[in-house]
Amino acid sequence: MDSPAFQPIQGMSDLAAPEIFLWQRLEAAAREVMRLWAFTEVRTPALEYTHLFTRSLGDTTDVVQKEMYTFEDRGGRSLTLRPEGTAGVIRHVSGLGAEGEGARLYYIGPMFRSERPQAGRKRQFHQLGVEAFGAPNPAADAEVIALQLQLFAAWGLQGYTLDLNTRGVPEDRAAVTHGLQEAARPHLGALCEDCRRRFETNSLRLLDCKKESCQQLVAGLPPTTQFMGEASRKYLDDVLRLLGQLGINAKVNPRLVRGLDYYVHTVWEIRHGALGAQDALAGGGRYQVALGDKTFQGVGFAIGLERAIMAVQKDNPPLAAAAPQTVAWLVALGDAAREANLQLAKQLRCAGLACGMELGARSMKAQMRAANKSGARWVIIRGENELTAGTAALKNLADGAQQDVPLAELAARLKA
RNA sequence: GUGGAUGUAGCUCAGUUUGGCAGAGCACCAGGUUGUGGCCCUGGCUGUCGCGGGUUCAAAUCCCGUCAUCCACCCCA
Repeated sequence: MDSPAFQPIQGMSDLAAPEIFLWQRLEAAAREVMRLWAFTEVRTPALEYTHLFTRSLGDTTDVVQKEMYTFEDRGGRSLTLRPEGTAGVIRHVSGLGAEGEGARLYYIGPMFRSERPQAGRKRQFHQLGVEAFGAPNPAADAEVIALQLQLFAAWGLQGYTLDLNTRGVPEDRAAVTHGLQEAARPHLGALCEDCRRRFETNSLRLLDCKKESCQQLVAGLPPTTQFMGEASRKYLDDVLRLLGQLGINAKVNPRLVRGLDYYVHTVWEIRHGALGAQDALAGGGRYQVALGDKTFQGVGFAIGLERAIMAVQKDNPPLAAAAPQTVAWLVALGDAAREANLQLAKQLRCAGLACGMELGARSMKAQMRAANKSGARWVIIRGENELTAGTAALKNLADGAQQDVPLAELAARLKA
């Protein structure tokens, strides 16, 4: 293989044909859904000042502590390749002033996390995300969740599950932590090593330990909503009620935990069976982020596109297999015909017909083979005879039928 | 960051146990047909055996290191 210097960086890879066709199709379908739901695209820089992420994500989170690509620029300022999209969008909205209130934005682009790669996990990966700004309002949460499910419908996804939970309001947090710790304390000895550490550092994390022994203990703990105020419980109930009116049957998973500090109220996660151990296809939630002297509130989600691609390949194979095709392939015999075909191909392309042709002087057999491989429906053959007559031999590759067609009629015949 | 598996032609992989000429299928190219694809037949091209070092008369094969990929942990999308 190549020497190391010419390999991509670990966990980063090229996206090319044929998978790129599926990427393009998913993105095109998503943009159309976004238009219908009245969200507009924003493209923020991949590189931001480090403190944007430490401040918004919370500097005790794993993402900030262990996974960021951080380095200094020539002026000694600390920069970070964005590990997620929300912080940059909030920074963007913060610059809009009053115009940014109620902004409805989406983004598609690469994110960077320095984790050990595995199935469904790259160091450069891609997310499609949505952010709807505004004060907490269950209708906004329900609308954004409905939008997300609409995207999955547009992609033909079926094999996913939606889990919903609430983080409550920031004022609930101390009570939740305290309540969980008191409830778990009698079982400390039976918990796994990781969970005994989590008990101190991040007790919410006890809830989603993968070990079965821990899960059984956790199942006996009271739901976190029990430690929250009445307003937080009502907010969750309202979101569920509105989702029901939209025909969405969400189930509350009291053990669902989201990793980032900025979440308040509704959080949710979508998992898919085709994804291996990293089965989270998407995550979302309502957030509250203080930037400067202003607090930004909104609700949004992010979909992992590499994982969405895997899921579509499983749930919707026809969409995953489809490739763009040329309409016609031009075959030339002799230099004069080849030059004439270059002009003809330009005319047909300007008329909206996708054409391919061989630019070198290859045998007719080789050109026909290339035509066949291209998947074109038609072959346009021209040699001395056709040049003199002002015609082209038009052959249908499916049934082999062939006839001479005047050049003036060619485009119309190809469109038929 | 931790653990396991794997790296041989463009692709999928044999060959490694027991050191002895670098292999197959697919793909690609050409011919079989002086202007006709697919199917078929014939022929042909393709290699830093991931990289670096060591052992040996001799290394794809054994040893050490390193890089990468895959899978899992952790964590997340």
